[in-house]
Amino acid sequence: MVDLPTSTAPPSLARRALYQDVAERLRLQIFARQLEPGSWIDEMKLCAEYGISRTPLREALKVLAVEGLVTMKVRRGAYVTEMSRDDVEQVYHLLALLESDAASTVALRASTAQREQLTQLHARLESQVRRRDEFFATNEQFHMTLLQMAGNRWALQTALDLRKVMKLNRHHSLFKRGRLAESLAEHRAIMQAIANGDGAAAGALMRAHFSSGLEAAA
Amino acid sequence: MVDLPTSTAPPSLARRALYQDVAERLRLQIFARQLEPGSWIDEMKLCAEYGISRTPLREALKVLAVEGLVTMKVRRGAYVTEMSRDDVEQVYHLLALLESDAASTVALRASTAQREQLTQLHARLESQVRRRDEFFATNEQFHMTLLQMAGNRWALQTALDLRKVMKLNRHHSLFKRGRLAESLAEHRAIMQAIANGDGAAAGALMRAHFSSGLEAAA
DNA sequence: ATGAATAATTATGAATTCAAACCTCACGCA
DNA sequence: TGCGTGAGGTTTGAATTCATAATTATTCAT
Repeated sequence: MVDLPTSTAPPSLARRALYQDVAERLRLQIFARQLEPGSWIDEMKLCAEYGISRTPLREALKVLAVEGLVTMKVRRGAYVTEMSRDDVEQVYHLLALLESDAASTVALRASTAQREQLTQLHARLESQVRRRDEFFATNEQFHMTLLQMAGNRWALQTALDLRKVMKLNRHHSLFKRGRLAESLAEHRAIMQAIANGDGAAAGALMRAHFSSGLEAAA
Repeated sequence: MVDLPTSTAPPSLARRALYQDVAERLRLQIFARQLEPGSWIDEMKLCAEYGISRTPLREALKVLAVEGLVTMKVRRGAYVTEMSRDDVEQVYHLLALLESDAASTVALRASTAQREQLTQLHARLESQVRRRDEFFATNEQFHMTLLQMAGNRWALQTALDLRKVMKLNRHHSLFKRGRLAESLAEHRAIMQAIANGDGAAAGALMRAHFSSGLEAAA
């Protein structure tokens, strides 16, 4: 499934550093729960699995530690971070703050092309009510596109990092029965506010969207 | 209760990892402009200067890269990040968002002990109008204490990181003539709103505080 | 003399080696 | 039996070594 860098690896094509590839691979394993929250990370085992030495792996672990996905203990190693109920609430709150602000900005300042792009994304979301995984992906894309359109690259990066740690949380709200349709309805309202150019409403609706998301994740 | 086994004196106190010390040292050198924004970082020179090998230095650089203080180019090395005017505005905006939210929360929910602590910090600030460096430090402490009291550790960490990159910016608003007294007046108003338990006012005043700070930094 | 091509040097990326802390577990003693 | 102790193996932290891309210096042709 994942192509191993043994046979067909033109070295010059690798414009990303190895430690970044390793970091991404670790993230995927963490999100897939192949590395479980709370469990210690076995460096040598992963090195063997990835076919690399410890140096790039350890560099990648330090990157993930800054992102909050793993926690490092001196002379003990790294373990996958566990999100407490409090953590989930706090991250939700932060994301709500960032994204409601972004929604306001977009409602007030987006170009017609951008509004069109959002409309298309939303339409795709509407069509995916019955496919949870696709809905999940498009939903994330919608939220990130909104942030991107708001034009604050630091806010975007922060939100990306926060969404990463959110994926540590097993009980995602969209898994709850009926939550998907509910979420869609909230999105519809947000889209309406954006279409109306109503920044305050868009922000408020986005905050509400996160509130009910958090409630569903309880 | 736990004065136990190893009879010899405990050689290892809660030691931090070397790469973290190196990261902190690098940050200080960057803030002090001994490492200038835009300039490439000479690994071997720093290794000699710090008396360490390249391994922990490179790990530290990767940490700083995630924080945004340095930028890494594959096969080229790392250079100190340069903040554009846009970056400064965006980071200010984000900090305003985080801290105004924190101010609201504190105004609504702080304990008497916490309010007392803030009052004391503010009093110290008032007494330091004539000492820019001390004012600077206490000001930062005030803002971070507020964030801490709001009780969202993810928001706190985010704000800490953002304040780090803000220090890359040479033109700090508090350096402007008269800005210091102005800032103090704004703080006074914020303190009043917190004392009144007026969350909305505290938030609005904190936003205004950042707005005028950004304007002064123009 | 200028500029392209190539050789030499230097710096980075990654693997390997070395040192030391930590954990396990068997042993000894009250 | 229970707990403190210490030896040995394991794992982490950091230095060193090795490979290669990038840069600088040099040569040669026009």
